[in-house]
Amino acid sequence: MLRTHTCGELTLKNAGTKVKLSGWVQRSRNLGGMTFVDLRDRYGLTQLAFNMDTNASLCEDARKLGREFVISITGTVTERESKNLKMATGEIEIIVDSMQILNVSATPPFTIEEQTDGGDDLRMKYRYLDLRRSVVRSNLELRHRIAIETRNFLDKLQFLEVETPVLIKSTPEGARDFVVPSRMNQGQFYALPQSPQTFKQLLMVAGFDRYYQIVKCFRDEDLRADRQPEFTQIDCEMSFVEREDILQTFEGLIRHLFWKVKGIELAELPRMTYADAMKYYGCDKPDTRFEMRFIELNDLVKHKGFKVFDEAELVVGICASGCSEYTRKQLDELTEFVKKPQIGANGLVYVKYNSDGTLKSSVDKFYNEEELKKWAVALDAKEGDLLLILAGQPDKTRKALNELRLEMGTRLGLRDKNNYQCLWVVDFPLLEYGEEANRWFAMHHPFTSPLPEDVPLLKDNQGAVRANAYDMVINGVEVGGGSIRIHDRELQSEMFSILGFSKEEAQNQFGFLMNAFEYGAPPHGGIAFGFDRLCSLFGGADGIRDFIAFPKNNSGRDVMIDAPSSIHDEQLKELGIKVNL
RNA sequence: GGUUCGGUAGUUCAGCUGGUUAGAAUACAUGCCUGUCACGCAUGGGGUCGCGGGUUCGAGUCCCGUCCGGACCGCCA
Repeated sequence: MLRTHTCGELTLKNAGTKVKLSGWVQRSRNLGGMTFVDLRDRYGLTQLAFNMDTNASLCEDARKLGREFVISITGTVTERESKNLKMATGEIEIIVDSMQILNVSATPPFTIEEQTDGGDDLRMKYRYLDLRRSVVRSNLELRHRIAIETRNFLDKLQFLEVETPVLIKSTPEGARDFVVPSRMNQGQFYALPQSPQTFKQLLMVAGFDRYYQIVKCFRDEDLRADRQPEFTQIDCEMSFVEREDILQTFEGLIRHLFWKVKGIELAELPRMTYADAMKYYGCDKPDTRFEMRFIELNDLVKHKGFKVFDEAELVVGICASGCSEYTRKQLDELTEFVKKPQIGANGLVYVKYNSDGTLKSSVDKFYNEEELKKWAVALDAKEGDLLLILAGQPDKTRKALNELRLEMGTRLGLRDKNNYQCLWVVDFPLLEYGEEANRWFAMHHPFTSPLPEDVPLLKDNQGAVRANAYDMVINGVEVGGGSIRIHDRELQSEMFSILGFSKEEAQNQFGFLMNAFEYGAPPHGGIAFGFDRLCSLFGGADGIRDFIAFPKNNSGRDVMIDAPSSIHDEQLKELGIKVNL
């Protein structure tokens, strides 16, 4: 037996007990006459004490231990002479009477502590060492907790976890597929699923009624801090439901998770239409931890000789509370911010509503105080506030003001990681027009049902058709999305035809699904949650990488195993593939 | 595909307008130290300044290219 206890569990209650512990040497402190070693395992740290007076040769051995040596010791749990209340086990130490070195370790390239000195690149290269750090480990423990609670909740509601295939068929819509060559079918390729969408719908046709799966999905697109090429979804589907049933069920899931994992009792989730989200926040996933809503000022600003506003299709502003004291430098910074190419505004108009009641703006040449006051009233500004106004083409301007709003939220400390504001965004457009391809694209995916009352518009006003779709948004992060699906063969083929598929193409790509719909498909709908994002949100982090045991870097590489890599000519030959580089 | 920031000791970084032998902290090694817990003190080793080219009497520093990494835009049904 290599241990009787873990390094996290011994306390004063165990004083006097003979124990055997095993773990890694976190750090040792050699004081001359005595040496202390912090022994670490997954469960915690325990201090080992060695004394020259009582056992000189053992103490000599302890002095030679290096960081990350794996050792096993026996000894007696003893109350410490000087306690460390910062540690869970800080009231005791082990007076060691024997020690065995189970394995030595090279000096690690970075410190294995909560605040490591290692950069991201190095941590990823030695991820197995990085994972020894308690912060990263606790992220994965959190992930485990969320997965367990998800399964508990869904299991109670009769959801069945069913595995769907990973080697499937490439489809032209949506994200790029990762592709796997088939040796047995030369010249042909599998695709890895972007989501189990069609399979879960087929499970509904098969009468499974309630399905879920915590499942890896794959998209061959460029990455971000919160986007990995392989990622995990909580994928769900239900039969004989309307939108309300889905929203209730999965609002229940998210409340269950917040309660069980974070101890937070969530209020009922508000709902916002896509149209309102765009109008008031310029974004389909608004961060509702703070207000700072958009107010359109078109009616108040026109025809005073300010060309920028006169020529703009949209003039829209926000009110930053308590910012009227912003200096020239700070205002210039904000102007620079909105003019960055990623944001793309041409300029920024500000109005300071000073605490003495006067108004000072960057457009005083064109507007007098009385007029500025009207803007302030429209924006619901008080004395001491700052109005920030952008103008231009509506979509671009809203997008830019959204970025500015988030930036101001951050500057004003309104985006507290421990404040969770969740909502449903509903009534997304079903279709969006692709200018280059000159055709309609499904905003969500081609199986999304239109709102029943909008079905007639499919004929001649496609852009106005709203989808029976919904996203769950938490703190400005889209954590999940889904829809009621089309279960009617006629409607489904009408959708394909609007999306520019010929009958043959539709049959070729999705024939299996359309055929299945011939055999009694129940009304159904579902949702998928981005599991990694949910974990990082619960963990209060920005990126998802530290909630994935072995993530990929920005360019899709695993720097630890050095993948992707080239393969041998023989492998290529077997696959019937030639590399053209 | 684009924008932007970075690459200097094992690690995290500093290094000004181009100018003597490239520094700090930490890690590592050695010695001292009996209550430390980021122990302390002393000493020491450790560098092809990512790579290639250019400008210059002289380049870590300026210019061009390239590779690598981070953030973002496009993209992500």
